[in-house]
Amino acid sequence: MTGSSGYPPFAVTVDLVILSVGEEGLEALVIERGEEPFRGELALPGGFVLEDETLDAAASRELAEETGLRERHLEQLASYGEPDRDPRMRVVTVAYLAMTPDPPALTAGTDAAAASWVPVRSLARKHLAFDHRKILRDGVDRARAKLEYTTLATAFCPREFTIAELRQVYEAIWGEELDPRNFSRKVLSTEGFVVPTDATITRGGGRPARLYRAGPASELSPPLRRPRSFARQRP
Amino acid sequence: MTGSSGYPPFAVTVDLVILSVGEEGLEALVIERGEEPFRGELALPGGFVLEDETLDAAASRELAEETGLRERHLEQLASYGEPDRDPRMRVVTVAYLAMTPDPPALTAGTDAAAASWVPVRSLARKHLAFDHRKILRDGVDRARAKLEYTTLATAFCPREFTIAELRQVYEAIWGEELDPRNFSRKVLSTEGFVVPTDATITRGGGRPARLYRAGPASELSPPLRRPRSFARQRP
DNA sequence: TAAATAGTGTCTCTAAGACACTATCAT
DNA sequence: ATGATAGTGTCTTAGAGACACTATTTA
Repeated sequence: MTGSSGYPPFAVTVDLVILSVGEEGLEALVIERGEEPFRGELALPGGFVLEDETLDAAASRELAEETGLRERHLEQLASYGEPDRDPRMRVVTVAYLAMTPDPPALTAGTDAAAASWVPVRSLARKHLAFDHRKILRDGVDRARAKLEYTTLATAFCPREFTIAELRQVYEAIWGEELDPRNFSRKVLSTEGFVVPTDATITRGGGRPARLYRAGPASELSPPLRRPRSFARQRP
Repeated sequence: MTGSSGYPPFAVTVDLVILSVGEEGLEALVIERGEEPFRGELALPGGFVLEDETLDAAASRELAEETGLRERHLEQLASYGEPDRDPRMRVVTVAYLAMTPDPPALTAGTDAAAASWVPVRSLARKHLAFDHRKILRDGVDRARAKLEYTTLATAFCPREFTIAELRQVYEAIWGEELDPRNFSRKVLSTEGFVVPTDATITRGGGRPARLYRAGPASELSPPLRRPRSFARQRP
């Protein structure tokens, strides 16, 4: 125990890594900060946890406030608490990871003067406020890993989607091309991954594709393994 | 922003799920609390994060303080911040997961009047202070999952170990028997999982077993899959 | 010797990867 | 018709599971 009140006081915030798959591949929602510190720089959306609020509730509230998104998937990512990560005071932030179908229109909130979707590829080279670059990278890594052994990819798809669209989610996040035929076979043979509807849709010429919805399964067993791009030794 | 100082003050603690594999299978280190609240109840070891301390450093310090353990593996697990999880004040705890070879002797610290290793099986039915039951369960779930796709199991083994000992780690944590011969083949054929030494050891009759050390690999690819105990339909 | 544990070889089966082939649309 | 996209079938191969068999110790 230290100090008069028995413990050092902290501020606790939540920060959100919100991902979507758009024209430019995997994109993240970032805001341009309207206040010091880091005014004018890009940052992840987030804010203080309120007095009587659960961490999950704070994340959910920030997600709604800053984007007005209908919530598809929101999970805790990790916590970050370097003593100097915020120049104003000692702050521990609990990062959350959210996914949403094709980048929706944004209802910018008070803090988020300029929220926008930015391709993750281009963010990788840019500077972000605080330690948000690392948080973003951790979020993307988590998403990449979870595609392998969960049905998470459906969270990036609208309510009804084709197998090709689901595959494009994998391809955008993994940055690898997948064989459409083998992918289709794998998805359809994994019970509960997707459930077929009666509808089909034509996206622009070619045989119409059947539409599916997300199924009840949450884990993929056996997993859908990401292609390991090794230079295989050929003796 | 709320309040005069602009944000609600929190206490931040770290709590540790410290696992080991002993006589009774998977065991966790718990302390009997010497103070209110929950005096006399079992709890996970932990404590406040200090003014100028990283979260990782706080976890590392608590691990050393409460157990004197040499650190084999320590990773952040998740954060817990229900408003009422501590009756004294608003506390967010960042839980960490640690593994150590066979339950070592304990150097009880100030707070840890009675630290002891308790089989996880028996803890599953007991009450723990705060929300530590959930934290423990999350830690065990994480460990179970990570055995599949990482070399984490070696963190439960002493510096030199036999394949049979490594297998017993898997069996204790998964609660499933594995075929010794297939397990051996899998481990030895996964490059970098273990590296052989020249030494062998006889554990009590039978052919001597070769001793290995943990190898440089950290991920298992392809994974060592946990047997799914499904009641397979036999038509 | 028997019993115990370590370790190898081999067969089978599942599932992934490669890719030919068929199906159904727009033009 | 042609080209594009959707979807099926088939061959090959990697790797998991089952388990016979060999190796080396203690009792």
